[in-house]
Amino acid sequence: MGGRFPIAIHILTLLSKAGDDLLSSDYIAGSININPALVRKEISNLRNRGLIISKEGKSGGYRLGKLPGQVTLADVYLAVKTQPVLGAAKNTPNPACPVGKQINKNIDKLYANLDKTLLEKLTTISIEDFSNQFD
Amino acid sequence: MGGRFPIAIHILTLLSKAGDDLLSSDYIAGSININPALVRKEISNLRNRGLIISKEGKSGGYRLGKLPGQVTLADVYLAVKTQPVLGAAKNTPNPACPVGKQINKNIDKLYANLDKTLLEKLTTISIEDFSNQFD
DNA sequence: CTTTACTGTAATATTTAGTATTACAGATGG
DNA sequence: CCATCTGTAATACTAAATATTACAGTAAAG
Repeated sequence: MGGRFPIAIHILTLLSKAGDDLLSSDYIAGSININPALVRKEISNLRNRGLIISKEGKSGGYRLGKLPGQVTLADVYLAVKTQPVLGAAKNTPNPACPVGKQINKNIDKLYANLDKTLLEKLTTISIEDFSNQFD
Repeated sequence: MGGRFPIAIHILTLLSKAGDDLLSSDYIAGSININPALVRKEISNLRNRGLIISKEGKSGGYRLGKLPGQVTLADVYLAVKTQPVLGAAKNTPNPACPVGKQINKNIDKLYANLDKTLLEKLTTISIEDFSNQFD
């Protein structure tokens, strides 16, 4: 899954604490300690989901697109997810084998099931909840 | 997470269906369509967990180490897990920032929480359950 | 007791995905 | 019109996953 989920959480936590103030990608990158362009790229993705609002030009920057209590970790998960949580095999199972022939379908079913469980949990936690853990 | 979880499930499903018969790494690799050495490597790991028993020498091979109903997907998950399901960031957050300073601890707490949720679910599904889905 | 068919494991190469960097056009406020 | 910011693409770099090869060790079978 890479590190995009924790990065996204970090970004949103900073914005949550900043309230209506706009934060720059440079500032955010300084807290996370990664490249500003990467911050902007991830924010571009989160913005497409309505989680962040951006303002261009001088004195531009970023703020949350919703109230911190209205942004759930499920939103974040869905925004950054590219692969199934338990991993995608890159093999092509043997279709001549009864197990090989059906395993992908059954793995998919399992993964949908697990995703549902995970999302139910993630929906109960907001960015506000998460950022309240900080001093 | 890579593809180790689905590969492990595939292996265990084949063994579950084979009952007391021993399957060779070549046969298993043929169903999954990956290299036999990789199969042996993953099985080596699963064997350390008691999920598989192996027999060396001519007419050697593999069979389940427990009844199919006694091997849960939680066992498999714990056997193959190397990274947190929602990903580990590889940055070092800025300790001079209040958020950066505490985020790793809070992410860890969150992950422990999510892992618990996931494991509870995975514990309810056995390899027998999974392999019964096949014709 | 030698041949054959397996496992166990390490060393190495290859591929792929993730991350980092650079660059620059576009927007906006001063 | 200059300074400071975002948006985005192109490219390079790094690290992790996977594949391949090789071979020693083990056990069955003749």
